[in-house]
Amino acid sequence: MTLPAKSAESTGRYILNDLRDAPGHLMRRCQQIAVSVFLDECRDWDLTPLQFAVLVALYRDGPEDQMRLGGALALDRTTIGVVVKKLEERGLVARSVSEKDRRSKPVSITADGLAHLLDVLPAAETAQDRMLAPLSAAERRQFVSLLQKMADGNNDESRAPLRR
Amino acid sequence: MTLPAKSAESTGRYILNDLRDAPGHLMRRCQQIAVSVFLDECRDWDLTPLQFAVLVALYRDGPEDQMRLGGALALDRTTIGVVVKKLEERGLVARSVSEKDRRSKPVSITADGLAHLLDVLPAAETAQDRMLAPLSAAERRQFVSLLQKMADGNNDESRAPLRR
DNA sequence: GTACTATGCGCATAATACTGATTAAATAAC
DNA sequence: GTTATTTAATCAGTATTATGCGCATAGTAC
Repeated sequence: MTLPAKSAESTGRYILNDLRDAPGHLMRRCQQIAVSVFLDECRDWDLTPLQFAVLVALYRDGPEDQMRLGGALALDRTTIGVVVKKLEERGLVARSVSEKDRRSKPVSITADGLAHLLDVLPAAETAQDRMLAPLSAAERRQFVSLLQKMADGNNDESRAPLRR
Repeated sequence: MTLPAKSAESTGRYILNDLRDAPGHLMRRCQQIAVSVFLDECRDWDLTPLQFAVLVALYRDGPEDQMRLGGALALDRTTIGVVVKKLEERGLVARSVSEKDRRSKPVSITADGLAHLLDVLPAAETAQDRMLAPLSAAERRQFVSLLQKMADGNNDESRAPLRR
């Protein structure tokens, strides 16, 4: 048995060992790649990952006001507002004013939005597979499981926690 | 032994099963959390993750032009330019014009920048630990290893690949 | 030497993310 | 019933990451 190489795990120091192996830095690169792959795979439909996520959420759970929509996707109020505005300008979603609460503006997916969503779904699915391509099937399961554990365990650390 | 629950891994469909378990979505949340934890831990020094990364890179590898600096951190030319500009305005780095190649503006860390970096290092290290807190020691090793494998395996998918 | 190509950097714009402030409306406290 | 608090949404400002365009300089081909 050989001695383990000097590493962040053995030294307990991620940054001075090599910044490029620090979790925060690796997470940024992986997120960069995930967005890049998604945009490339879905370029024919001109949808960003978040615009796509909003359409999926509305399709699955029906009309919701912006706060609930943002909570379901872990987006803060400003971001969900901008994303919905963009989708509204393209006619993929519609906003109305609630009768019960006139502060609230429930968002719903339009017929155009639904058609667009069903059209882009296969490409979005392909994008998920493409970003995991370097990992084996077993590693993909581990990776997704660890991502979930980190995201859920740190949910309250985020300024925009998930609220189901 | 019980049957596995219906999941993205068993169906091969991440999005229709539950968008919130899709790799791309989880990656965005984890990145959100990583940035949030870093900013919180290092708030007394007013440094973003990338500003910090640039200081570390200059400290470790000495003065470099912007293109090489960006390549070492997987940042595109515009991003590295903006980050360096911010640091320059605060006097933490300095830019000069190269004698050999007058297109190039080598960046170096200043005395102030070095002092700032050494001061913030412990907090930045703590941030790395905090974002991994939900994971056990073994899981952290797995997680970092899988992040590295994904980032390296997809390096060419990124518009700003790592160039060492 | 001129022309072509590559490189380093900058500007403009856009999407995503967070903060703080504001407006307006609903709800709770008294 | 008036006041206080909370909530939904917007706006202004800043930061990260990306694209596209353009300029100036450097290197190469002929």
